Amino acid sequence: MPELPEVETSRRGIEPHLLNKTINSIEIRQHKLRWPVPENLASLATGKKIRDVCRRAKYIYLKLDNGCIIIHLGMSGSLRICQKEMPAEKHDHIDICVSNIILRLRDPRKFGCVLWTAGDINDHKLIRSLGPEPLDDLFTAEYLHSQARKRTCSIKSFIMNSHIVVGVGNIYASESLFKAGINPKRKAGKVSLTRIEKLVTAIKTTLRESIEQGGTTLRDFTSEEGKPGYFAQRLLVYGRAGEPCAVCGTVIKRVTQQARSTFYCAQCQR
DNA sequence: AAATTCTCCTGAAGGC
DNA sequence: TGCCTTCAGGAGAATT
Repeated sequence: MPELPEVETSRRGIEPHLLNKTINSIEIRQHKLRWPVPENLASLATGKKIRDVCRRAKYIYLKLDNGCIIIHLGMSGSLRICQKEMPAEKHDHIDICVSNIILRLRDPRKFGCVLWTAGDINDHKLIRSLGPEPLDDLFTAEYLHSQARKRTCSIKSFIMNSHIVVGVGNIYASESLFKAGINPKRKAGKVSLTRIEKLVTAIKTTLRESIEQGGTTLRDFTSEEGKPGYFAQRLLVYGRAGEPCAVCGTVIKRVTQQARSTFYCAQCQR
């Protein structure tokens, strides 16, 4: 399940293969993703040079002279760099062919998307209302604390809200709250500035560490070369219900919040 | 406005 | 062995 570190790992992996290359063709085998893949995507992008390979939140976009191809990996999406003769397998929905290689999107669950925007990426409907990047200097404890004021939702769903801050998915939310010693069920507005400071630091360090490890592979994530990420072995609470807490030995709990699993240590997290 | 629920989809895992 | 059920989950849309 790609979260920000996995998306960034993918972006870094594909970038050197694509930068300043011309798109020769695009093959769409499956239009039915989260939103329909634009019918005219190939005609818009063919012959255009890829000027940049960027990420905003969990979106990757290829910047061309006349617009951007926006890609989201959803739950089960992955990007691979393939040789031209490599046949497409099941769930390989889209090929973007560039010089002698193919950027291939595979997405068994079809929660991802491939879209086009002719305008400024930051004006796009899906991008414009997003909160700050977690690794950006704009994401500070003061910012998060001011946003949390009067909020009654849980601190976990608060940090997973992409209008507040992007890129904190289910895994890293649990991990960051553990590191910060905050109970996931606590109301967002009831967390002190001091503890919000710990949380912001925890979010940044957790995401940075995971990017260094090439992301977390739980089920189907692999890099553009098909390699798994190694952060999973560093997870402290996620997926560890029933196991002892690494810090205090108390059995780690699993609860459901907003129909998502949350893992935490009731002793360490208050 | 804020918070919660619904929805898309398929593979994996567990039960019998 | 194999069929059936349940679950996971990003995030926008719909609903309360």
